[in-house]
Amino acid sequence: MDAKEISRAVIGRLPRYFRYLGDLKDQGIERVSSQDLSTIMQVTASQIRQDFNHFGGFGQQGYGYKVLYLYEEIGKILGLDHKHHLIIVSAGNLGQALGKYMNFERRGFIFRGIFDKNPALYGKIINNIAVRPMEQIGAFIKENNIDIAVLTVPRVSAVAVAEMLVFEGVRGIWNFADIDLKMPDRIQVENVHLSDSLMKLSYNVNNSTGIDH
Amino acid sequence: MDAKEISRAVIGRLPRYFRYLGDLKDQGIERVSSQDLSTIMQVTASQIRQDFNHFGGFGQQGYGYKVLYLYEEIGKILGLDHKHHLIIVSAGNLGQALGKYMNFERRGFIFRGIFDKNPALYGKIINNIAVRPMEQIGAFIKENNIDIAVLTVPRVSAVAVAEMLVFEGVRGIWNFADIDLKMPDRIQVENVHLSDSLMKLSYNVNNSTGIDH
DNA sequence: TAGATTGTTAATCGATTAACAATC
DNA sequence: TAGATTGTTAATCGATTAACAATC
Repeated sequence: MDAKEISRAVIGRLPRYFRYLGDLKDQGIERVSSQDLSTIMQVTASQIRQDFNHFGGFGQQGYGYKVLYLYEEIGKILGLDHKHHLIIVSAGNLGQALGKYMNFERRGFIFRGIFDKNPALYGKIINNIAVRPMEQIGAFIKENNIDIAVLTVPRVSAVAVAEMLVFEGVRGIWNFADIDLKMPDRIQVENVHLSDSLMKLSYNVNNSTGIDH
Repeated sequence: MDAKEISRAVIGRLPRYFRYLGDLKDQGIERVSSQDLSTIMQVTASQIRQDFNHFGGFGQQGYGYKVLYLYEEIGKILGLDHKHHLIIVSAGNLGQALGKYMNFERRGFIFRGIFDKNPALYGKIINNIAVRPMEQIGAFIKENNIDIAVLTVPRVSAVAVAEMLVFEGVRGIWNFADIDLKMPDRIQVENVHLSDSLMKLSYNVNNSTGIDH
């Protein structure tokens, strides 16, 4: 509940903690100190302790943190213990690839449907799910309690499609369209912006000396 | 040259400026003030002026900024006026989708090759480029002056493949594998981490009240 | 010239790091 | 108990915002 005021910076680091703790868990390591984590994750031990303490004490003084417990608690904070029903909107190259590749089930997301307006794609099977016509999307969202939509439509239709999805009841949008969606506050939007990411790489490659330091 | 010490936060905002300026340009708008941009981009005018001034004065007092000029200058800062030769490493779902979908040419990236270790994929055409066997990659990088690799291999092979790519002469890695690559400083790595992004969305959907405010 | 808007300095805010007392 | 390491407060650092003089 009070998790509401946690800063964006802290939230942004949680998935990375979760990933490293998952690795430690898989290696059978039971216990970890902020100092150990600091070394493997290349962040300060201080930051690690501060971050965890936003959510209450997960550790024991003189001992450290229990890996499995910490892993599970961070998973809960991230909401991975809840099931999210998800659809992919537009079955183009990227939509299809995400459907096949993402392994949504692993993290509590249930891939329920994929939609496109191109009739040539209707019925095509993507990861056991047949592509459905766009017209069916409203009814589908309501009948199947869909809360998250993966938006892979082209930039020009992104705003209209996003608004339609929200109107039909979706609560979160994972947006791959290269545009900023302005949605009501109650709707969560997570932008991927692949082009922006590639431009940052371009900047860094162009401005690096090519020399290690 | 002195662009070297520009903070990560500023660089991270440049692609977004570039995108909005491109839109203004396409609308035929010639002139924009930091105040105008502030309104459409939802950031402070002060931040906009500070950001641009890291690179020297692009504006004119009393007038504002010339859209086309500013757009081109930011493009240059991002290195988009240089050509980058790029390969995609592993032609799985995501690799193929990126090859078809990304429109690399638009931003100065030249898609030169795509590689996989699966013989069933050899010769398959992705956006006019045939999939090549992984064994040819070293020679190909040198012969074709490849500087950027898009890494879409599975997590388990990511580190080994990345090291091989760097050994063969690649300078930048656009990394989609769900792992942190530790590369020499001279190598630029831009991580996408799709899972992390989806987990953040999960957090936000779970912690939102569902009420606008 | 007067008005507008930048470039830039100074003030504020927030996030990170350091330090250490609490305690397992 | 002594040693280790957290939880938490205080200090520092950096980034954002405000303010205004410079100037087109």
